[in-house]
Amino acid sequence: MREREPLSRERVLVVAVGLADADGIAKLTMRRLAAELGVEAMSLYYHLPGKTGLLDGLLETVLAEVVAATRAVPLAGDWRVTLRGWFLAAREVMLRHPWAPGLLGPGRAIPPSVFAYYELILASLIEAGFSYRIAHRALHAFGSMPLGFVQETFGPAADGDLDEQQLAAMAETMPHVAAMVAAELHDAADPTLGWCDSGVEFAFTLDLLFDSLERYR
Amino acid sequence: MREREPLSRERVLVVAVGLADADGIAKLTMRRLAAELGVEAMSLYYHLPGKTGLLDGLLETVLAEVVAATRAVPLAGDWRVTLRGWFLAAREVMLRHPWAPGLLGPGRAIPPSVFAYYELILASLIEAGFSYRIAHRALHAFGSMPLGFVQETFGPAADGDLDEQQLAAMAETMPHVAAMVAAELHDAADPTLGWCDSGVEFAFTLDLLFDSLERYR
DNA sequence: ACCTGAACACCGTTCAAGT
DNA sequence: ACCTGAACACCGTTCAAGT
Repeated sequence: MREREPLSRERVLVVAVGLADADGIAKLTMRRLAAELGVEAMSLYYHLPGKTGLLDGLLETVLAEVVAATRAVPLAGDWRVTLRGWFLAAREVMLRHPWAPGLLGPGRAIPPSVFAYYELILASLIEAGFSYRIAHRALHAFGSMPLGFVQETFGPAADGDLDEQQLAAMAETMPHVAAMVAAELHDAADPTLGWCDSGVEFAFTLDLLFDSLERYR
Repeated sequence: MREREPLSRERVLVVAVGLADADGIAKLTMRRLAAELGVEAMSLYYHLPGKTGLLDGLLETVLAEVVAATRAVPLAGDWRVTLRGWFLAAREVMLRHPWAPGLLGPGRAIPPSVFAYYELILASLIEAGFSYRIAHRALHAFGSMPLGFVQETFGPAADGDLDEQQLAAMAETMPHVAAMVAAELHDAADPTLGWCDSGVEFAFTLDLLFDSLERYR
């Protein structure tokens, strides 16, 4: 990729996000990123404070995308409908950048804009009649769901390819797991793929939390 | 550290867990691990299939610790009490290995023993009277909480050091956040530290999920 | 102000070789 | 069977130097 416009922090970050989306975050090195920009690796250090600064910038870029997507969602009368809409919009962004949740965590700086975003969520809780105490606990309970980040324990590969034979073997040592898989496979329209629709589960989990919180209002 | 007993996969993993606990997972390299074992880096390859295999083994070791801790928790009459006890026990293990949640995720193999552990959880849900459908959704909703893994959006540093001046500045652009912090600081016994007790929040979130699920039983 | 070349200290990993 | 030495391809980063 030959590029002719001059470098800038923003342009570096946009290209870096694209590279991470395409090949994964592990393949994103200073040298490869520089090559993609038609430049030497050391040039990046003029615009970014090293690899850590690059990763901070990537998180910042994705979270800005989350905030923008959230602002595009209209307010609803019910606080639950509003928040569900916001969080699902965030999840749509996350699906385009599956490497982003891994960046969240200790050692990574949270961009200041995110606090304004949490102000928005908090405001809608307070306006809905919650105390600061419960609103605070709600934020903890939501965890990273407002940012669209989910921690799935098992990847899609875990349940993707199960045939009759494996199911039978499972039935002996893990009867309940086997029965659950069998029951869900029977119900699903497509028996081999996607019986764990994580979007549906994401919304369902939100509603579980919302419904319990509603009683604290 | 001079070590004299012969190498083995298990001994390598035990020392690796200790190294990760002490210095973080980023500092855990094949060369440093080998040095800690009093051996050359290449020797590790006889016992483990490379760095990826090492990380798989680390996750395996931690999850085995979770399963062991869970089995030590006695069953209760109420399904909610049982599961809460199990998940909190898992969280205790996680606190000793804060790098472990970062290992969970795409690309990492889930050790087979974990499926037997989920069988346990699923069994207690079914016995409590849930359908397979709802039990399945419950497992999704719990996410990685059964393994004690939490995705905290903001690290402890984010709210650790806020003085009066910063609070006042926050009040203008983020009135609700500032009011919440002020209210919670007033209530807390120690005003500067630990006003976000993540153990309490972990249990609270579990109860929110449990209480909503109870209505589907 | 912006970019580069050469060099340094570190990775994970291979492969043939030692005992 | 178990461990090693040398070598390779790759990192992030420094520093003085170019324009």
